[in-house]
Amino acid sequence: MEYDFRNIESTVQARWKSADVYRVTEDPNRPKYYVLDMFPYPSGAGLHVGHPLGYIASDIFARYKRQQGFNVLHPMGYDSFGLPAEQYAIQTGQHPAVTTEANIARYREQLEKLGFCFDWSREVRTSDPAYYRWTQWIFAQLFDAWYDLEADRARPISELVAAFERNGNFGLQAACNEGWWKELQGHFFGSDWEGDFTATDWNSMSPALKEDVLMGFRLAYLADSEVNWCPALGTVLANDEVKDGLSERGGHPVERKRMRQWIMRISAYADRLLRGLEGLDWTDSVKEAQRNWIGRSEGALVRFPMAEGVEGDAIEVFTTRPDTLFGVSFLVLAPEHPAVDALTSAGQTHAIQSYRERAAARSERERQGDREMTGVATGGSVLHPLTGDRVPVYIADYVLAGYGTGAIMGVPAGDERDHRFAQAMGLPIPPIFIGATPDAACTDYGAVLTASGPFDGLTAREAIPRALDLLESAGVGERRVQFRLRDAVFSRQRYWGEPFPICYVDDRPQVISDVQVTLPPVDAYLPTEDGEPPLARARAADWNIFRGDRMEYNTMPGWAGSSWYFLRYMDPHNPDAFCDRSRSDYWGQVDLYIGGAEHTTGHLLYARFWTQFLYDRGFIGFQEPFQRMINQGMILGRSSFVYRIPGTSNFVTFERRNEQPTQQLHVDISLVHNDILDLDAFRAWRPEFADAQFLLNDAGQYRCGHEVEKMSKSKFNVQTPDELIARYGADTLRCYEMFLGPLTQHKPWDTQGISGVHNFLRKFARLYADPQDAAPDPEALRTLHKTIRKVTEDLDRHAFNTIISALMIGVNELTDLKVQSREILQPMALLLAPCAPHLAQVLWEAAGGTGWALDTAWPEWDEQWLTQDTTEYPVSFNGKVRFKFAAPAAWNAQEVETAVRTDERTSQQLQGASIQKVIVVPGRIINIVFAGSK
RNA sequence: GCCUGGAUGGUGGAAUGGUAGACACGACAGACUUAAAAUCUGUUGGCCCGAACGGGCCGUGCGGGUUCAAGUCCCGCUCCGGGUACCA
Repeated sequence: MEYDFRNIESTVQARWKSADVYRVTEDPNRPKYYVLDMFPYPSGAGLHVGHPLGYIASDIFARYKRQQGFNVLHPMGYDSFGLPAEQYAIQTGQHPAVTTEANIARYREQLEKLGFCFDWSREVRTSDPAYYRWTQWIFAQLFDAWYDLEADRARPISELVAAFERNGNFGLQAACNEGWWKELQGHFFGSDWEGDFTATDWNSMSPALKEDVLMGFRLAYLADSEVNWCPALGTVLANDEVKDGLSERGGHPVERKRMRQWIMRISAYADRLLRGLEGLDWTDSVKEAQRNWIGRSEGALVRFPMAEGVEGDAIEVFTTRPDTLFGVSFLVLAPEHPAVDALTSAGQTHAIQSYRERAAARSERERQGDREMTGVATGGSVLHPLTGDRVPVYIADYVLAGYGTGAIMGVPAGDERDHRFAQAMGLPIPPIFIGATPDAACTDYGAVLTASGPFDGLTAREAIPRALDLLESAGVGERRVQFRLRDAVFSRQRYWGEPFPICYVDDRPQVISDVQVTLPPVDAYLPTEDGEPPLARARAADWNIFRGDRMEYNTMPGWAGSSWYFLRYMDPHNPDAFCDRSRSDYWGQVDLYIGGAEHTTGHLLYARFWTQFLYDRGFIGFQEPFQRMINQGMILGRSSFVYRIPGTSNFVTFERRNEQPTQQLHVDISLVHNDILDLDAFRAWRPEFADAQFLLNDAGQYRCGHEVEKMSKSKFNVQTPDELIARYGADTLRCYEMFLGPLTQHKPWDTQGISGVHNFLRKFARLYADPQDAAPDPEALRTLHKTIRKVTEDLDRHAFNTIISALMIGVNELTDLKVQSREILQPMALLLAPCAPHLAQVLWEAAGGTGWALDTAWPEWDEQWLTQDTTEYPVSFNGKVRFKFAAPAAWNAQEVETAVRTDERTSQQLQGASIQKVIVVPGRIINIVFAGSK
């Protein structure tokens, strides 16, 4: 049977399509399995060979599970809101929806050619109004919810209102904004107000004030906050969209700015997001990255009262080392700390003022790498809560306003940074550890304390719980768990994103729930002259709905739509709900999630947050979206180089490039085969090379140099799947991408090996030249069952690369045995089906199989052909150790003898030892079990 | 700094503590060809003995250890990749 892959693949694909074989429906009688890929952003460049890597692996696994009898959900869609389409729109005026549509069409075409078993009837697009309607709905649910810390779950805001009406806020534990009560204080209550209100207070509030109070509790809330503002992009960015003070996309500078924004109270879920990680089958590194991002630390809140003569409340600091309290020699506040003004003495006003200005002007980037300690004394002091000593207060930018209380206690003997600060400022370093040098901080928890009052003679570990007790009984502090995770800014000043279902009346937001708010047409996609988002350009008449004084002009960030898409696949066309509960109960969690590791913090954290919220509100029945996750590695490009003699059109072959000065130039990899340059194609490539001359190697060829780099257009090393499919077929590409190496590993793309995989498929096909109804011989059966076992085991442990090797060995052995028996050929075709589905279908039929290979049960191996003998054997020693044993029936041998050479010492031990059991396969001792050993 | 993952032939990579280098690429040799391509066969970690059949020694980044047996387990390093940070 010839391997005419073009014909095979187009025919088989057409048959699958007309039979609609990939459509899946909920079937309570069959076990489900959910295999999900991280859906792509459809960029204008189309797919390169790196994109399908994860899709191929998930497709192979989905097909395997299907053959095992599972009802497999394996969908695909597009994360189709995003910046590139909008940037393109700004440049060309082309509506992003049009560009996006064209890009999706191209992606779809490329994906279909690869023969994936996606159920395209379930495709979702985040930019489709029928989809983002439900993104808006989830936002509205978050707006309409608060977090009950006692019950540890989200509840509807109406229940909070009911509680206020009954008891005011007495005894209520709810997640709310930092300093929220302070704001209310100025708003409504007297300045001596303690933070509680009664039912009577609540009931006497105006509706507007009630709204303002509730805003502080909502899970999606409006607040002024310091945001990362990127002037070049005209938008705010989340913390994880900023790298080194530059925007992740585009690399533009980012500055701090205070703006009124929609914010998600993800911090309320910090502890649950942390605990939920324990049960997940993710790699330790991804879990650890999430843990670091959430950043839980246990410690104490300690209050330092103002020294006499200074107005204001005590300064609160957060510390993880309350045991070092007696080593405090100063306090440091973030430059933005609200108490700075009160503490600043007349003489320091100017210095403080200029330091604050400098700190505000310095971008994050400038602070980076700058390890030098700077700071200014406020001139004011606070009192040590235990000793009553005066403690001077400084400001410094190594203390961050956004973490803890924005203030720290300085313990130079016990903290690296405090030590450096004390040295830079010439502050005392009270020794509080026995035997510690004053030249460095001692951060060892096992160090013994001294000069620390009641903690003398204790190690840090022992003293911390006592310190906490002491603080609490003295009423100057309490235990506190602090998280690094901040609430997530949810507004973007962009056009191409989900519009909020929100309008404003008297500057207060109102949810629009009776009609869907869709994106209105605008005449330009830029922000307006006065810095309003592009949506402010929409004329009132253009909105499908215009309510209140104005609409919300911001749109949602990219992660909104991707935080719940895996749920929509379960019920993609439901007009009445984001996903019917019966559907999500059937499909449940994603069993296997495959995607890049670059989303470890952002996407995964947000998706887990929304899933837990939807669970709290009873809309779904599970708390974690992705049970098992595999992160595929990046495929790097292999760039080719030519070597030009500078200033000439002469090019030197790789071997002789060092004979004279040469200049290395990227050359398009399509002009190079196995490192040999196609000279005519090179001359035709660019006009400037038309009359190129070449200095060749001894073989008369021009050899190019190469290097492994990220794939990029400018390096001419992008390999699209299309040309490889045209040349070798989709099955070859699928197998080759798996064969390249472990899925999770970064690896260079190198087409040199692809012919080996292609030959393997041809050899596979040739086996099916003349299938017979003959009884197979034992050797063939051994090969078959060995292959079944290896392929099955590799699939079960997601070792996609060695599957192909196992099949190659199987095919080579069967070819040598000239196997024609259908009894062997049929199951072999089924083993090939997940990896090379088109060819497998044709071979399955050639061997007399009926129906779809992809729906035929996965073969099982029979141990009788593989058994290893593990009974006891006589042992004799005559220079070598010889073992005789009876061969298993399947080997067609009566008795097998094997000899083992050993070193002197081992031989002696073997001679004298009493051997209980020897495990042997032909020619090989697997295990010798001595009597009495374990 | 911290957290992670890794280091095996010319190359990509195999190897539940049990013949290290499977499988593949590349290279070399041979067969078939007028020739090339394609295909097929053989050799291919290093060193050494042997005319040959064959045989020996050394080898998984480095140094120790556990074990009859270590690429694999333990301790201590070196180098490379990824993530992350004045987080109190």
